[in-house]
Amino acid sequence: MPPRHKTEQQRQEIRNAIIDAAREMFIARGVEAVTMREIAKKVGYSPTALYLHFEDRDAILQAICDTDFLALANGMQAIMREPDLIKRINLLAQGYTQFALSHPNHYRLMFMTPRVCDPNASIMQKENTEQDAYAQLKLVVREAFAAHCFRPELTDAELIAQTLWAGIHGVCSLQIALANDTWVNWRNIEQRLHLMQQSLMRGLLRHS
Amino acid sequence: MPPRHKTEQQRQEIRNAIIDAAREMFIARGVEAVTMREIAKKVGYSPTALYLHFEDRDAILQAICDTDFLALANGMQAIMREPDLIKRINLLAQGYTQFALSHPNHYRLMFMTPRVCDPNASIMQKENTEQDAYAQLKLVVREAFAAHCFRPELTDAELIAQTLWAGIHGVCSLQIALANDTWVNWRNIEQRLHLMQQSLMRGLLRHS
DNA sequence: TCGTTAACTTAACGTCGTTAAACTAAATAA
DNA sequence: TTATTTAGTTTAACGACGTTAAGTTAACGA
Repeated sequence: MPPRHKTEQQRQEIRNAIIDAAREMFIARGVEAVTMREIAKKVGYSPTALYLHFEDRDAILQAICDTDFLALANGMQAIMREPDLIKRINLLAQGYTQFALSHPNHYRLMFMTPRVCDPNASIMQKENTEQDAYAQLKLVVREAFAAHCFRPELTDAELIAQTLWAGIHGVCSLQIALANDTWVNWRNIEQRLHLMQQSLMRGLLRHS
Repeated sequence: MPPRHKTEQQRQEIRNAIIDAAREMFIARGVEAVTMREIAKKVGYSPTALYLHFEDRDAILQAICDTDFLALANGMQAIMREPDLIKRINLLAQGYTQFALSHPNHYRLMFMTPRVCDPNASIMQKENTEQDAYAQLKLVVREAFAAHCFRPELTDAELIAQTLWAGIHGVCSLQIALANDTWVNWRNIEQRLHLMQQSLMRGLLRHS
């Protein structure tokens, strides 16, 4: 195997190949299945070669996470064109749930696992609406707040956004973590999501 | 070291010693810190001796879980004496949150991690109100349902219970997973919990 | 042409969960 | 009492893991 000096682009391609290989294993078999040795085998390198492109295993997982935050935000962006504010919030909730349930392993890594959270490690841009689904939610909620949609005693739009997020996240994360649990006689996820949306909105909105 | 035949009670004591040692490490340093070798060192046995009392590492974690489900249910039981139904629901939510935030590692293992879920592996008794916090929530909600506290179009008490749980769980689990995340400008956990309770109840209850 | 350096591999360390085999002392059977 | 079974435990080992150190090879700059 002849080593060649690589251009920055070629290095980026290798990085992407590593991420893609890791993601594939990750989607199919979860975090623990993502091992340096198996990634290496998949991309045709020795395990140690991965360390030339990523600091350690966590950095690879972080990279997977990053691209999936983008994917989530991307999915939300189409919804943001909906003109009706309330409808838009509801659509966001449904889109978010759809992402969560169709990418449970990603969702776990993104929102159900305590972060190492070295903010500098991430390429993501906070408050950039195109890259941040939470920023999009905040945006709608602030608009609705400005339009006096919410009950008058509610004075903090960001608190409202966080509560909406927590409600939907609660439904999604319980589904991911405990859906197969015989302990609870779970109702349909659709019913649970719907009642959560309906109740929260009724509790938060000004008009019934 | 002289091996002696042990009574069933002595065996149980060893089991408990193992669980206690494991729990101690678990509370301080999380799941990954619970290694067979370190547990063994703590209880004064060789690592392999643990397999005489537990099938594998997961069984030890499961045992930790079980006793903590009991602890949670136990904490709820005092609250169940509150006569006012609505107040009781709110107190349950607060008690639950208090447990979650003061035992984050336990909470993660119990409610934020997909289960292996061999129902026979657990000693817990489903529907036994004294051992099952969810059964307690169901009980109050059913009572409130029978007393026509909820909006008339809501016809499924268990669905209501699951929605309430999901809402509170959403607040707790986001706090545990992402509180240190600089990404979100988090409001106080008290504010978030309060708005969640208030909104959900307003959205679910018949009168205002 | 000759070092330097980038790219990569092999070998190894120390960790982990877990299994197989050996050992030891008590309980039981003769 | 003595021989044998058996419960309790340990030592040794396997195969995996993430990661580091040291080596190898080929292209590049001088």
